Amino acid sequence: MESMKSVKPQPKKNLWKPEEDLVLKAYIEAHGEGKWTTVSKKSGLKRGGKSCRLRWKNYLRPDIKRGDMSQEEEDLIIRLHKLLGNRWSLIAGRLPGRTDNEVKNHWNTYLNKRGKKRVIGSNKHQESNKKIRAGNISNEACRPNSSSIAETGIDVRKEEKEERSHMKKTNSSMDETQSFDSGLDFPIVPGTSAVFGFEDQPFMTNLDSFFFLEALDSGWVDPNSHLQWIMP
DNA sequence: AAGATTTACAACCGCGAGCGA
DNA sequence: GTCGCTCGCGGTTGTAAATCT
Repeated sequence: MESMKSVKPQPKKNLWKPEEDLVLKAYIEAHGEGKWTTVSKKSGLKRGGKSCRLRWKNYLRPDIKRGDMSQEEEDLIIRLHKLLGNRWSLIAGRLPGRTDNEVKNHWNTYLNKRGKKRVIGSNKHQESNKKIRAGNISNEACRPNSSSIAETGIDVRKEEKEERSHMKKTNSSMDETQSFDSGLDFPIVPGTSAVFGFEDQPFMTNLDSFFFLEALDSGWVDPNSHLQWIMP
């Protein structure tokens, strides 16, 4: 037991180095995507296929759009999350250049907290934090947790910890989705011509997500107007 | 100045689906 | 039918950096 105290634990995360990125990128550009176990073996990288795939998909792909989420993108994420729940790959599929991991992180970092605070439509926190990280400003407004506790009396971080432990116990992500009020300030209801109805729960718990996305693609649903159904 | 706290994000893990042998 | 392999997804955790005390 005492030896555990004296030995500094090795970092569990193995961050990708720029050289590794170059190797992976070069290999995939030469041989194409897929066969990730082969990539990890033949590229010479001491990484598993899974790790290579993740790195390429979330970071190295040329069509990745990095940087701040636009207001439109945030709104779309909020709406799609309300409809689809935590199906990040489906949500990311509607956001060109964004990955499921990025959408998921963004939700957990900004939108989920905002939802809890019932403040929708403000991007100030995100912008301020980016500036702070860039070393541009110093502002207490960029510390949402401190301010949120002061304003609302709710410790969001504490809530999140409790929520995490609850999630582990129940092992049900969709439960969270159903109980979580995203804080939308508009009702997501079908238009008058719609043939669907639903209770106060994620839309897609009762419908196939792909059907919805097909509808989105075909223009039956307008994602920019409170998700009204526009039946042909 | 130093340690504690907070934040965003990259990366890992476990599970399940798909597919060919 | 089932076994093994690969891949993709969602949840979770670790790390770096900024800020606070």
